[in-house]
Amino acid sequence: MTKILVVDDEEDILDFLSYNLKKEGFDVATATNGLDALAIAQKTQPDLIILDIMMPELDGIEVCRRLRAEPQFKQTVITFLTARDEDFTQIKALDVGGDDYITKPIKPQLLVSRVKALLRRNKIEKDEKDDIIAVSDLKIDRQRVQVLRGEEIIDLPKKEFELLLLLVSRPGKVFTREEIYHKIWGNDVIVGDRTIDVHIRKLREKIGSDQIKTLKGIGYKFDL
Amino acid sequence: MTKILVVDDEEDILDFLSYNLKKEGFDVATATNGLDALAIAQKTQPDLIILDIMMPELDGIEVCRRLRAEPQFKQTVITFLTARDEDFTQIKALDVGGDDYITKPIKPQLLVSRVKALLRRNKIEKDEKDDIIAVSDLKIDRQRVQVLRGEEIIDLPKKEFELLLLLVSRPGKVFTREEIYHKIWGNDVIVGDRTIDVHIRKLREKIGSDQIKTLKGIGYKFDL
DNA sequence: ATTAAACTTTACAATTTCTTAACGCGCAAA
DNA sequence: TTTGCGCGTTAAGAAATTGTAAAGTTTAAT
Repeated sequence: MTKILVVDDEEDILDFLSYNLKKEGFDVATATNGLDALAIAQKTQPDLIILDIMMPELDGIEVCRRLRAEPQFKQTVITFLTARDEDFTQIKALDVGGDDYITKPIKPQLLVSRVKALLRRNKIEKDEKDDIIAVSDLKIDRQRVQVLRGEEIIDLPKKEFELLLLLVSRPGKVFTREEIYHKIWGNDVIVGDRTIDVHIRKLREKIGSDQIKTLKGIGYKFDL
Repeated sequence: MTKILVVDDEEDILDFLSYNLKKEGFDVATATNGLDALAIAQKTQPDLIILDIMMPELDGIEVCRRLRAEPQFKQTVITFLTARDEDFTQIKALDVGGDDYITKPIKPQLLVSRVKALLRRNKIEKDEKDDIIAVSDLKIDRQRVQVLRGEEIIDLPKKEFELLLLLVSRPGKVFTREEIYHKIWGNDVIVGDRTIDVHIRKLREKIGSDQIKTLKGIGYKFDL
C-alpha cells in the first residue's frame, strides 16, 4: 500500500487533498505544520510527501531540507504545493531536493495524475536498479555501460565491457578462445592471436586479476 | 486493453510468456517467426512487442528494424529476448530502436514487472509533458522550453533542448547514436555523421561539459 | 525581402580504443 | 636439458571514433 503524507496548515485544503487521494486507494496521513510533518514522516515512512510551502513555524522548504538530510528520506518522493506563479519559490523548491511542485488552485484530476506519475517514475528508477548484474564484489550496469566495485566507478571501453559481460554471463563457465571470437568479434572479423590476451590483461588490470582465470589450452573463465 | 505481441520460435517459451501475460490481463498475440511477426503486428497493432533475437529466417533485430521503419510502429514499445550468453548484442538492440532487453531464463515475476514498467514509461512520456525535470543543478522546464541553472536562464534551440531532454529523461543511461537519431530525427530523416556531435558540443558549451559523457563507439550519457 | 537564428555539413584535428608484433616466461613432452 | 607451445606483457602505431571551427543551407521572423 502506498503511503502519502500531506502537510498543509489549512484544514480545508488538507481535507480536500486527503479525500481525493484516499478515493484513489492511497493510505493518507496528514500534518498541519512543519514540526508535526517531520515527526509523522519518521513514524509512518511515507512513499510520497506533499508539502505546502507557506506554513507558520517551519515552512515546506525547510521541512524538505531537513528530511533530505536524513538518509532514509533520500528516496522519498517530495512534492510541493505552492500558490500560482511564484517562480522564485519553484526554483528554490527544486534546489532543496523536491521532485516536483503543484500549483494551487488544485484540480483533483491533475493532483491524482501528478501523484501517480511521480510514484511511477520513482518505481521505474527502482526497477532499473534491478537490471544490474551483481557478481562477487562487482556490479555491472548494462544501461550505463559501467562497472561498480563498491563506490568506485570503473569505466570500460566497449570491447572490454563486452568481454566482461560475456564472461560474467555464466560465472564459472569456460569460454574457449573460439567462442569468444565468435561472440564478440563475429564470424567475419579476423583478429590476431594476442588480441584477446591483451583485452583480458586490461580487464584484469582494471577489475582485479583474481576473478578471471586462464585455463591453458582451453580458454578463460570468470570465477566468483 | 493493452495488446502484446510475443514472438519466439520455441513453442514452449511462447506458451510460457503468453500464459504469464494473459494472467495479468494483457491481450496476447503470438508469432513463431519474423515474417509472421510483421504480418500480425500490422493486423493487431500491439502496444508492446516482445521479440526473441535468435530466430530462423528473420531475426528479432531485423524485425525490429523493419517495424521501426514504418511510422505506425514508432511509438510501439519493443523489447528483446535473448539468452544470457548473447548479452553482447545489447548495443545492437538499442541501435535498431529497441526499448529494453530481457535475458533468458525469464522469471515470470520479472517479466511482468518489466513489461509493466515499459508500458508505464511509454505512457509517462505521452502524458507527463508538463512538469519540470530536475537533475543535478539543472531544472528543465518542458513547457517553457528552457533550462535553469540556479537563477540563470539558459535558452536552448529546439534540437539542443530535445537532445538534452532525451539524455536527461534517463540519467546515466547510455544512448547510442542510432537511438538518438531514432528518437530525435526519426527513422526517415538522414543526417550526417557529425550532426549529433555538433549539437552535443553546443550543449556542453552551454550547460557545462562535465555532465555529458562520451562513450566511444557506444554513445552518450548524462551523468550525475 | 532581408536578416537572424537554427540546423547541417565539411574538412581536419585530436583522442581513444583496438590490434599487432616482438619478446619473455613457464610448463610439459621429447 | 632442450624444445615447442601457449599465454602474458609491453609499447607502438593503426584504426576507429569523436571534437571543433567554419562555412553552407534551411527556416523563421520582422
